[in-house]
This record gives sequence, structure tokens and C-alpha cells, in this order.
Amino acid sequence: MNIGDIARLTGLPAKTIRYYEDIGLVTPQRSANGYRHFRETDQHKLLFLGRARALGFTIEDCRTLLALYEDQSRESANVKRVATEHLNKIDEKINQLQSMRETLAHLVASCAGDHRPDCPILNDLGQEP
Amino acid sequence: MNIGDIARLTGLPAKTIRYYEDIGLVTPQRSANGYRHFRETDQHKLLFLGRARALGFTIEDCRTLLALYEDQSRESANVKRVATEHLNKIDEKINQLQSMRETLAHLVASCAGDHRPDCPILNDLGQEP
DNA sequence: CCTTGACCTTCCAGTAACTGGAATGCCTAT
DNA sequence: ATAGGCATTCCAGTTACTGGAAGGTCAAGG
Repeated sequence: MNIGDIARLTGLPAKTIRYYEDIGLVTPQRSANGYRHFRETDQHKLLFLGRARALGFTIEDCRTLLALYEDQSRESANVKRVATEHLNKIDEKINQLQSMRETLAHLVASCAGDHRPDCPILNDLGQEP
Repeated sequence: MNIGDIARLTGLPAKTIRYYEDIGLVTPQRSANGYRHFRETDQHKLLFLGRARALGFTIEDCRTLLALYEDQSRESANVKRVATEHLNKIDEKINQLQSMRETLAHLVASCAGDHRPDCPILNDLGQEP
């Protein structure tokens, strides 16, 4: 399978797949014409990566998870640790965003949004009463 | 005031302030020795920027907001539009993160996290039953 | 007068994870 | 032969900084 086929199959852009090869996440073979040749194991890895990325894992986490995935003698504790840390980071981000959201929602609600210049949003940012 | 003073005052790292000058958000004067010299209006702007950034506005949004802030004949509708769009983006992000969070939390909960290799997290990522 | 330390300056490179585009090569069909 | 639709590499750009190197300035102390 060429890169276009695998891209369709995995849902990943060809560019991204090339990038993943660049950083050593997959190592497709090469055909005589220099085209990348993807096999089932590559497809498997790419699907794995796509799902892990969709859960927000960083590339480095993905690298770690992929290694664990391929290691038959792994300890699930290691996987769980990576996932738990990631979960905590997600929670942090959600909290941050929610606090922004709250402030912002108040400001937006209090702004008339008309042709006049008075604006509680700018007043708040400029910290003037 | 030199950059160190203004950094302390605004809570922004000196590096960041230099960067803001680079991209034209502030334009402090220069003393004879080449040091940046910050006046009250600069301080004001930097505080404004710090607060806007803390609410998650992009630099370009900040540029727009700053321009509106300084424009006495602005229409608050324009401010509100920027803020509302940003609010929507925040909501999107929160939703994304929460959906990740949910999936991930289930996976983490179902993983024993012990010395054995069996791992529902990896099974899910590898999409094997 | 010289040195020390705390400032300040500029410039270059790196971060994360791609994405876009240019220049070029290959393959298949008409 | 040529047109299209693939593929290749390489370079640059994105966001908002951050770190570090190499060097200039200033005030205080010996």
C-alpha cells in the first residue's frame, strides 16, 4: 500500500504519516521506485497512533504507549501511569478553561454590543471602574 | 522604568515584554544608553495584555482589543464580537477535552495497573477485543 | 581605578505537531 | 507523447514564547 491508500485507511493525512516516519514512529519499507510501502503492522501502528492522538496524548506519550503495546512483557501499571498523568493534565486544562469561560461569559453578558463605545469588557481588561 | 521594573510591576517576564515590542504591541522609548524606557501608558498596555492573555485571547485578538481600547469612537459591538467568538472557541475546547476525559477516565478505571501485561487501555488503542 | 554583580542589549535556536508549498519524479491511460 | 494523479524531498511557517550566548552599562565597594 502506498501512502495515499494508508492515509485513506487510517484517516491520517499523508503529511502526518511522513512526519511520523521522520520522528521514528513508523518505519515503512520502500518500493523499488522509492515510494513508501506500508504493511499491516504499519497500518496497525498508525491506527493506534491516531486513536492515541485523538485522546490527546502527546507524541512522546504515543511513543511510550506504542513501545508498551509491542512489549509482551509490559506491566499494565506503566500504561496506567501514563494515562493517569495525561488524565490529570486534561483535568487541569479543563479547569483553566472553565475559569476563563466563566469570567468571559460574565463580561460578554454585560456588554451591550451596540454602536456605543462603552464596554465593560474593555473596562475590565483596562481595570478601570 | 527599565524592563526589570515593569516586568515586576506587570508580572510579565522581561522576555515576553521584549517579544511584545518585537511584534508591535508596545513601543517603549529608549534611554540614551539603549535601555528600554517604559512610561505609564506602556505599563497600562502591558497590564491590559496580561489580563487579555490570561483570558486566553490570542495575540492577534489582543492586538484588536488593544486597538479598540484606544479607539474612543469604537463600537462595543466589535469588542463583544471578538469576545463572543473567543468564548465559543473556549466552549469547543472544553467539550473536546471533556469527551477525551470521559473516554480516558473509563479506560484508566478499567486498567488493573499491576505487574501483568493485560491492559484495557492498550486493547482499546489497538482496537482488539 | 578596577572589579564585581546586577542589570541591560541583540541575536539565534528551540518548543509541538504538524501544514503548505515548491520543485521534481513516477505511473497509467489515452 | 502527454496529461493526470500519484509520489518524493526539502524548506518555511504556524503560536507565543523561552533559553542561552556574547556582550554593553551602571552603581557600589575595595
